[in-house]
Amino acid sequence: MHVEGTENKGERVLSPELEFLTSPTASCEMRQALQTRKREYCAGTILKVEAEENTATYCVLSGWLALSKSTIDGERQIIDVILPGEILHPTSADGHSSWIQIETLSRASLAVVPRAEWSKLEATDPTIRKLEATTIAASMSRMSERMLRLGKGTAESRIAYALIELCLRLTAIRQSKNREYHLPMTQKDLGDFVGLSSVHVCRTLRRLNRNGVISTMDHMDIRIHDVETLAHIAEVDLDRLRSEIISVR
Amino acid sequence: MHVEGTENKGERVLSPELEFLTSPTASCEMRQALQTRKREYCAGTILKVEAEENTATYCVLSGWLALSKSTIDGERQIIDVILPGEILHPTSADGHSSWIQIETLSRASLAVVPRAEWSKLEATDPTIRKLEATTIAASMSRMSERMLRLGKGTAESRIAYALIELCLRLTAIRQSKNREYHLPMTQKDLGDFVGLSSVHVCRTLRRLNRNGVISTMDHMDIRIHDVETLAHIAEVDLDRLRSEIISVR
DNA sequence: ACCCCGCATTAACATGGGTAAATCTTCGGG
DNA sequence: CCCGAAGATTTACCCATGTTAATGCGGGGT
Repeated sequence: MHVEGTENKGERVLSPELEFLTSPTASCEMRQALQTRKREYCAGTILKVEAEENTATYCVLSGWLALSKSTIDGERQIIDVILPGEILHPTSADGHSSWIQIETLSRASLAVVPRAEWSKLEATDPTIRKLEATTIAASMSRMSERMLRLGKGTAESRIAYALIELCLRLTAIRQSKNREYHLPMTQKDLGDFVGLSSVHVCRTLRRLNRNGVISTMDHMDIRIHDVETLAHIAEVDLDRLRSEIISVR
Repeated sequence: MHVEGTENKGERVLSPELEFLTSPTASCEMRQALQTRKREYCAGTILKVEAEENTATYCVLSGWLALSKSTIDGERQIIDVILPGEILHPTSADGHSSWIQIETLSRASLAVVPRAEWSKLEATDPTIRKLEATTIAASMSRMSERMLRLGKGTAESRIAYALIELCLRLTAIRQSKNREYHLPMTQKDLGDFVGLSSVHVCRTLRRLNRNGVISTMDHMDIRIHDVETLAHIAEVDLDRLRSEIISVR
């Protein structure tokens, strides 16, 4: 993977990291903590395996993460994709292990904050709690939309939905303009995300291409030409989806 | 729907409501609030439609809830099932609408607590926050396990997983003994939960029956005879699943 | 310039699960 | 006791998607 999610065609105005750090929700302590705990990872790094010991909180400063689960025979399902500015608590109900595998889809910089420190931050800055709650709500909302299509949708609607969801989220953090963005995933990854084989992802993308709804250029540069149609295929109401999925800052 | 989830074959020792109220996590204020806000609903009531205005928090005192999303053409996907003792925040990222439809699967008694009051409770009783966090972690964990099977599993493994998940959760709140419980759902409901048609649910259940893994008696009374095999079909490690999915109290 | 290698693309074929429709069972009501 | 409704079961048939495998293609290393 040769591309960096944050270098999306050079049309970004503000570094997402900067944006996150300077957002009104971030207190002074917060900024400092994020700075101190900041780490860089290259694309394809597995940060945490399912059920591995974990109590830390992850803040994505730049780059994309994939959360996944796998079956015994090695089939992977991507449960969610995490974008810059989002917060991740991978600790499961038992309080000390991770409920998902975490991996980087692109080069990424994260702040990994140990539990004790995170609690302290929460205590000093009440807005962090709100940010967390919103992040969780957004994530659940996204997951359920995907589950709906996983259970009841056609291949086309699953892919259309995924493309739209990512477009909305990227636009909100200014990493996409004009409904155009780079997807730091292979077709196999996209298939693992929407529950299709890579072959069928290819078929479906090509069909959308031929119909002029989207176009894909070298290794997953997406451009949505006809949002209306795409939204119709995905069976979504754009405005409603946006309000359910995007954290208000 | 003529059955009441909480009247599971008369083998319950403690009413779940009582259990919840008397759990060590519940403060005096909490108990009082739950008592005041308590409401009864009969089976099949739709409490909240998708995208409907909502800011309240729901505490399930007894009975089962289903959270669902639907496509435009009326196909329903059950996103999660909520059991007694669990807490539900249906408010989406925009802060004022619900991200799912909420309906009762059995007769149920709930405490519906308005946002302001809930915040106050959170402030007085720090353990509530912990309980909430655990509930959320458990719910995400469950959802991802289901997504994995929705995306990559066979019909058998989806159903086996659902049966095991519910068995573990019910056992934890003492609403099941000896791996035997009543499922207050039709086969159609179960299909909407695991992403299968009711016909195929039937086929699959009958196969599990014939193989002696489980037996189903009148209208969805489940009994798991051979957990090992069922767990194998579901591709789960029982102990790990339990620790990820069950809130520690 | 050449070779690899990982990924996308395409085609041919196989199948799990959906759909439709008929039949059976249970249960509540008159 | 009979009837009607709702759900479970079964059968026959069909199709969306998976699988396998061959082919193309672009980029990086030597």
